[in-house]
Amino acid sequence: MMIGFDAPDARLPAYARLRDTFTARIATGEWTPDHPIPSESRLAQEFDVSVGTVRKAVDGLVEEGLLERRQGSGTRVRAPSFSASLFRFFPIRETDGSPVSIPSSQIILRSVTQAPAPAASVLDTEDVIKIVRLRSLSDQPVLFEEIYIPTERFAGFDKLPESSLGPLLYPLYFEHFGVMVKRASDEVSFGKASERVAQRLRIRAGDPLAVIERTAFDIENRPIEWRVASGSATNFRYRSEIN
Amino acid sequence: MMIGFDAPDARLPAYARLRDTFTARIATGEWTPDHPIPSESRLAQEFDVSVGTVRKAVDGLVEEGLLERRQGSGTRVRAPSFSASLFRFFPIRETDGSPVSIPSSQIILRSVTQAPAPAASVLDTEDVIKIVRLRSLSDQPVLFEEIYIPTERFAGFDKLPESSLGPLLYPLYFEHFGVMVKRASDEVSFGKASERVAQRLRIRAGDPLAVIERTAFDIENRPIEWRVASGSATNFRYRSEIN
DNA sequence: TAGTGGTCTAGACCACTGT
DNA sequence: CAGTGGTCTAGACCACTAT
Repeated sequence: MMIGFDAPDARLPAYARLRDTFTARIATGEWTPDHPIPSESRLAQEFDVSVGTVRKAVDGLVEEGLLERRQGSGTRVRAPSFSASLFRFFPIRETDGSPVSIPSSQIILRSVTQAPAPAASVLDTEDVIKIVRLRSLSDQPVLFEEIYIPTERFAGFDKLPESSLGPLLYPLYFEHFGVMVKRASDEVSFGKASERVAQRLRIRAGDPLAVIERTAFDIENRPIEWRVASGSATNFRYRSEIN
Repeated sequence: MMIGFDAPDARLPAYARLRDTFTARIATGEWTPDHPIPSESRLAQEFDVSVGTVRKAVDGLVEEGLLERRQGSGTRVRAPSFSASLFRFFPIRETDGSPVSIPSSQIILRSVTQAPAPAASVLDTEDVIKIVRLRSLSDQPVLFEEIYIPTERFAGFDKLPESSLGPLLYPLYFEHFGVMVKRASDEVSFGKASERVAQRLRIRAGDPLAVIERTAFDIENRPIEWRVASGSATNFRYRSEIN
């Protein structure tokens, strides 16, 4: 009997240690969405456990959305579906309920700076890169965002060439820094537009503002981003599923 | 080999048919939170399958939150934790982020009526009971709610004695009508207070208003409630977890 | 057709709760 | 202590996919 595979995490059950080992392989890029991972029977051999135990470990990761099975074909790392992630992570709809198209994105600023209090407290560091961004729908600005990511995990983000910056940030995090957003926590509130924000959004200072504060977490549940997004409260819709 | 237990739902795998059978036992009240359900080995005997298959069925229901296991003690129907459900289903916080205490609840009206368009479309019937409710925190009104439930499933709700109406509706649904809320979908938007709503909330007509529209679903994913809740947008916080 | 995941079995031993 | 769920095994056969 094998005792600890890679990470001898205490005396957890075999399937749990396996699951952690697999997670590490995904996180380090040893397993990628390009190829199926080894078959369950192969993994059972490699780790000297029964197929059932491998299955239970894989089950957990499928549950978490990190892997996906295809009967007959194999099990793969799930490619983050970033086209869908806009809705997952910014479920704003038109007033009539129809999904909104992906807003275009204009990056106004990227700089290494000191985190404001809420970001520092959430990210547990003051050493951050700040991104300021304006998102628009058919040339109409809809969302003004200030985003903070820890320099430690995203060193050099401020120096990425403009050309590599698409309309979505989470794919960038993944492609350039191997950081995959797994979940996020949003907090919606209402306020009034400051002069500075109002100008960007082309509304008037004092106009009602919808504010979404978000903390995003990676696969290992570490906070990796804090952002505050503001948009005109008029026509604002925020959708949320509760289970 | 047994072919179909209770509900011969096509030719589903055994564990899936078992899971449905178990769900039915919960829904009909045959299994209650009072006593543990039969042990896995007993169920395996009863349905003439292996323990592993029973386990897989139970796993699914535990996953869904309908059952809970206790090692050594047994598996039980999960008593809906209604104290927690306020946060699950109305995750409003104080501005400082601390959880809010359960608001008191004053029912203003209960009556059989015709559903307004959005409720009728969601509930798929115009035959509803309307509940109007004011929720307050230390005598300060915070939320004005109009709630619609189908008469078909909640016949007699309007005639329940006042004394049996607690501060939370979902426990009532469960206790008196056997309807368990399993998930809900919220939509947050922004508006202005009408004269009528403003009076109830003790704010001024035209003041900024946060509006939450919710559709709640039962175990079988049928819509069972549509409500619209309004509160002053000032100090409003809505929290949402995205996975 | 060979190889994959999907289902299922009939056991085993362990960890825990209750009496 | 007997009984429960928790873990794990070493198979079997089926359904599906790719070649």
